[in-house]
Amino acid sequence: MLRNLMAVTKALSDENRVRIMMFLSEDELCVCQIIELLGLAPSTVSKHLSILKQAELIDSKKKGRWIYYYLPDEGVPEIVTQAIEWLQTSLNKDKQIQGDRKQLKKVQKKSLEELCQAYVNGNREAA
Amino acid sequence: MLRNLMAVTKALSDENRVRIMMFLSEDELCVCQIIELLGLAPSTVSKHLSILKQAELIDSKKKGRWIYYYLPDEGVPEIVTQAIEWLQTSLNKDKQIQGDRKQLKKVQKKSLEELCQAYVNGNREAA
DNA sequence: GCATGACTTCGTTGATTGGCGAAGTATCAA
DNA sequence: TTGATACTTCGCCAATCAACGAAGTCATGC
Repeated sequence: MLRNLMAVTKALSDENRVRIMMFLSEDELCVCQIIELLGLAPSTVSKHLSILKQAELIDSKKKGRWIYYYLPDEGVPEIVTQAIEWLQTSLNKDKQIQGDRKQLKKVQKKSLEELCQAYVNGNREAA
Repeated sequence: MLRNLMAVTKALSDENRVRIMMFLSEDELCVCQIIELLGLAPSTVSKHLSILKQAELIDSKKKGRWIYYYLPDEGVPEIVTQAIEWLQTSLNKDKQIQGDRKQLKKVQKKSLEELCQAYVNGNREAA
């Protein structure tokens, strides 16, 4: 139990991972959307997601060529559900999180094909 | 708010600091007692305590030559009280924490003078 | 099959962090 | 006042960690 709790607190001790949790509180998202939202390298985001998943704070499912991450719905230890509720109630009115939500809405308007190729092309064009 | 929350999650991302929180859930303690309980150097314990206090997870008061640390009783942000409740309900039945509580009872039977000189002499004799 | 694209894994690097001892501060006792 | 004690601060070291790019895996579409 202490092991599980430490996995949760360590997972939540990084700001980008907390932001991911709040993004997923709004809706399930595929990795390329999260990459766009955080503005980090794909490998970095993937690492963050694996740490959150290890702590059972998020779950994932494969749909075609995309992998969707989402908050666990049930069958998850109480430690985890309480931690998620704590996050949500604590950060609901936070300025940065509200800004993140606005950006999320913009990102969700783009199609996935447009979005995912965008970050690749974007990097190339920027170089 | 995100700042406060990150301070809390970072503070709780270390196992020794979580153990301190659970010790203080039992009773207020002075630093030398916590040093004895964790088996760490005084400077290390002091650092842990300052990190927890920075996050408002604990408070302190001076009594004579000893400084007592304790869980905050009131006037503390909801983020903090919820985090403490989460810790306590999650770890109440944890094996390691239960062992810690047994050790705490032993330590509490010693007088402070005996205890605090003990760790200094202990270190010297061990060398 | 064979690209292409989405994501993960691996290896490296710079920054953060937990640990310690030594030195500093403050309180108590003689 | 002087020494001892409780705790903190400082400086250092080893270990951990976030970030990245490159290479690997896996599914889709031509």
